[in-house]
Amino acid sequence: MVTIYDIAKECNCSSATVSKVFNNVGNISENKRREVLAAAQRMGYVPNVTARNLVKRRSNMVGVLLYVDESLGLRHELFAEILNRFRTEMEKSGYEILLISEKADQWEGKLLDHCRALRLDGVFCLCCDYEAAAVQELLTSEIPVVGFESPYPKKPSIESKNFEAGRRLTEYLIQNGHREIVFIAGKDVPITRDRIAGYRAALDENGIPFEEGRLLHAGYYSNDHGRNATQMLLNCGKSFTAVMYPDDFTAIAAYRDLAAAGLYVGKNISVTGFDGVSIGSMVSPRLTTIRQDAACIGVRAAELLIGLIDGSGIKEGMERLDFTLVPGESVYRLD
Amino acid sequence: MVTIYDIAKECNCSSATVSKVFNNVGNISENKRREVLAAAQRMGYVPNVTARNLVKRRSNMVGVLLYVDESLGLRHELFAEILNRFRTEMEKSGYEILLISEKADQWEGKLLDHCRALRLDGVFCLCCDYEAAAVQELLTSEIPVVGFESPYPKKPSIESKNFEAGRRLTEYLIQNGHREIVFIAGKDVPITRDRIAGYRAALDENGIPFEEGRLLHAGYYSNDHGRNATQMLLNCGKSFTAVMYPDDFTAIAAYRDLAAAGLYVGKNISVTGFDGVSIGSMVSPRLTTIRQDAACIGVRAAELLIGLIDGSGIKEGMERLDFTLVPGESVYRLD
DNA sequence: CTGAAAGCGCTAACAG
DNA sequence: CTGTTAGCGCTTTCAG
Repeated sequence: MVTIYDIAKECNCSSATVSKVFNNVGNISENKRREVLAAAQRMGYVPNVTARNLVKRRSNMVGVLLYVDESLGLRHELFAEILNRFRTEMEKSGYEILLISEKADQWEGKLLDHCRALRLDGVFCLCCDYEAAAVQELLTSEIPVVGFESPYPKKPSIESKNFEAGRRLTEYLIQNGHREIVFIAGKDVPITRDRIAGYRAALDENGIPFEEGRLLHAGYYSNDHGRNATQMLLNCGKSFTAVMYPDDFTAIAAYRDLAAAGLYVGKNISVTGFDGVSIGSMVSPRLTTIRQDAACIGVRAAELLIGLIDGSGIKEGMERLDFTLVPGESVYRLD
Repeated sequence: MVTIYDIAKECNCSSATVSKVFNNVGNISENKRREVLAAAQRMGYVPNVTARNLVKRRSNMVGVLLYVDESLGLRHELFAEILNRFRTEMEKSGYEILLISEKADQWEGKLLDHCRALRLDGVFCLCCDYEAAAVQELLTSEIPVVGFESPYPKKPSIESKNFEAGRRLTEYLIQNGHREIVFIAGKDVPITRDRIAGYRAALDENGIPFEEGRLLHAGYYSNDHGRNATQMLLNCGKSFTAVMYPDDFTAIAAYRDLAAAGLYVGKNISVTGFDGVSIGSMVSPRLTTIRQDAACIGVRAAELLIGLIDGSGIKEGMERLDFTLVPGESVYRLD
């Protein structure tokens, strides 16, 4: 591998001069500049970022924390898309993206040290278990971190306006004549509570009494394709004409199970999802859902992280992003 | 940041001794060993991998080349899953995973230099345009590379047994009484040609004449949700009772469009997909498809790459992996 | 405008 | 068993 010393020798100058040329610093005569650049080109010089990073004491690399899971993490289009936008945004600022697995048990408090050892400039907690000790250690460390749907308020984080989303979706159902609305909520995390609060607010605002029995609890993106969720629904002992599922996949999977019980989505049962994954508009009936703005989330996460790294941005606080209600055919008008 | 020198001072020994302790090399007395470890612990020492990498002349990092695309890349469950398995496998051997975007136009021949500058130990071309000059440059370079569905024979690569898959799927339709089978093939790349060859072989073997008009060409995972593919189908001027779509998403999206034309999947039209994404078994009718073994692909890619890096593995050649025919309800029996 | 020199933090012979 | 020494390749004062 050719180094700046090789080039220096070739150009009868010092390595310092060569270095300056590549970094556009100091005053280098246009002649020397050209000469060095030409030599570098000719000799096939490739800078060694490792060496540069060592002296600069930074890696120009940010980590993205992601579950290793059968049904979650990258496999979910929402996260994949957020990551997509995040990385293109980070790349614009010259950062590399390193994948970090959250293998909760294996880290044993080593997650933070791992990030430190790599001298990561920052970390984006995209999809992780915020309850895990290793993750909390990271969140409370000196490392710049931004989170998605993070419950930790001392670092910048992003999420959709889940309260409003829950309310908007419920309202939409009510506007379509539904009053017996079951909400199958996801895992009990802050965003879920927000959505539930929104659901209740909408009921309240429309004079519909909240029934404990119509609020069910399931997981998100359950491995059983939401079968349990639907099972719970059918056994809930309450009448209902509409069901809000915790996420699109669970909702779509429910089409089948509901039909098996004589409930035909969009005909005699209304169903909604959450997230707005692309498959929702491909299936029949098209799924009515809340589309989270993945692009915006990814970009904003990048902006926040960069701001945090260079100290120019906000230091903490939650930022709630807008969403879109996507009307589909899975909600029928009940008159 | 505390360095090995700080620890050395604390323990009245040299940095070399400390280094040896952390690397488990040389002969260090158990006493010194414990002392160093204790001091490191107490002082909060975290090794600097950058420095280590500089002297070791390697990064312990491999890149994963991925499109930045609306509908492809990470957003596709198959690739996401392959990446998932790949990274867990690579992590077992201590490698970090770096995401590399294939922004074809932007690299302008800089992809290879980018990898070199980062001193990547290897690259996995998971989802990229093998026609792109930048990618070809990488494939023909000195950098260890393994590809997925790569056409380049001089580096190890993996793909499913596409010829057999195409044949098997066609056979399955024939076994179900279909003889007028349209194959909407994906983008014209080697694996597509293999599938087509398999399709033709199955027809041949069953005495069914191949009709040019029943072989259509579309893209994979088209952005229009496969609308064009189905449009082509309806306009192909040939009779048909079964359609093989290029991938699951396109197939699932077709359910709607076919129904709009009076063709009800699993009733009076048979449809198949390709890949075996999870949504295929959630929709109704369940999609009959070829499931690619994503787990195996990811793991094998990791093994091949590691073997290539440390010189212990094969240097080139294609490896074709087994697949599974997943019978669904989207194929009806034609008697 | 250019260069000498001192590191960044760690590893790897080679002596002792 | 431990330490000395010489780098890895690059950046960055500080003189000149």
